[in-house]
Amino acid sequence: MKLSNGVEWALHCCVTLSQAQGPVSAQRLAELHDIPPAYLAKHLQALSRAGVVHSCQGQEGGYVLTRSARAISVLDVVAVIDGPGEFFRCTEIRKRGPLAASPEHCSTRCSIARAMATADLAWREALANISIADLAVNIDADSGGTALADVREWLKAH
Amino acid sequence: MKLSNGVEWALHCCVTLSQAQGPVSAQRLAELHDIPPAYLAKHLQALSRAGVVHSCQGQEGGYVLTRSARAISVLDVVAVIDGPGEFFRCTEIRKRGPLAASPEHCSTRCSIARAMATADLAWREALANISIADLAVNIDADSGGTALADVREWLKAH
DNA sequence: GCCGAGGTACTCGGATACGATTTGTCCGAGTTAGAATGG
DNA sequence: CCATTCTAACTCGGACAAATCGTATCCGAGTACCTCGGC
Repeated sequence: MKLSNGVEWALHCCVTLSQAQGPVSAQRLAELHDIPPAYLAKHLQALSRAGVVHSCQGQEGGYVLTRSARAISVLDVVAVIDGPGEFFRCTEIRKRGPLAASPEHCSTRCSIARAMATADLAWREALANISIADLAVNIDADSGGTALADVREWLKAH
Repeated sequence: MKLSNGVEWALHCCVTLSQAQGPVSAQRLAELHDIPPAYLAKHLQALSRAGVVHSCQGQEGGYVLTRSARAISVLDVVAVIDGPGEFFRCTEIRKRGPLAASPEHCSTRCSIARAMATADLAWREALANISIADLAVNIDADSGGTALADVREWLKAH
């Protein structure tokens, strides 16, 4: 099991958008990160459908965050790109085979599914506690406080 | 992103093996759960390579847990079937593009990778805290205290 | 009756096809900015 | 000089292939049990 590669791209793009003043096109975002423009566009469309970003058409169009970077969690982005479903899909094999559980005992989810769901929840909570704004702050700190300013400058220059 | 279907099978099989006295063949395990025998064998082989179960060849051969069910965590099994790697694979796109980060600022992992790693750890800790023995107890409780005894009886009868 | 050799049936193990999901790409519909034109 | 119209370029959006990974299957290598023969 592995996360889609687009998750990384989408998170970086959201951080970039949080530093932009106006719309930024998929073309620019792809150029800035040196990634396939068409495929990135596909993921941005998904973010648009989910209401994380808003798309502006036209000559000076592009994408804009629909709300503050502090109000967008990493989980929001991951859930859009990777799908909202849980990792584990219970196929209810306890109901199959010669020792199939009787339906009356299947009112609750099987204990294996419960265990996996618990872990799933822990993962989601960890991601929900981190916002795009947090990521931006950390990226800036790692770079010595120049990264975000460089991005803002680059966006204006282009 | 989704977990391999074999994870569910492997966990059920480990619970079953925890109730067995001697070796149980892949054929029997597949029959008991009504799943493809050959494909299940593939996963059991992986568990054998990882040292979770021990394989016994010969006419009365099969698989046996290498240690107590209480000493085998759900994470052990999941890591074998699904691979030990983390969900998120950082491709270091911060080093690409016109605003590539200078190598001196890349001594630490990128903040996005750190955020994802934190969530990954939370997930793994949750799974590490649950043992195969715990699953067995819960399954038995769900069934009203008959499931494990039925499994033991079925294993002896065949 | 006991021991040993041989055969047999069962097991695991890796190498081999198939299908689905993810990845990657393309072109068309729609919209906005700017230029050209007329008043 | 200003309003209007038109063109044109740029944008997003969904529809269309290729590659990779998960799924499923098969047959060969090896081993323990059972049978059979000899002592």
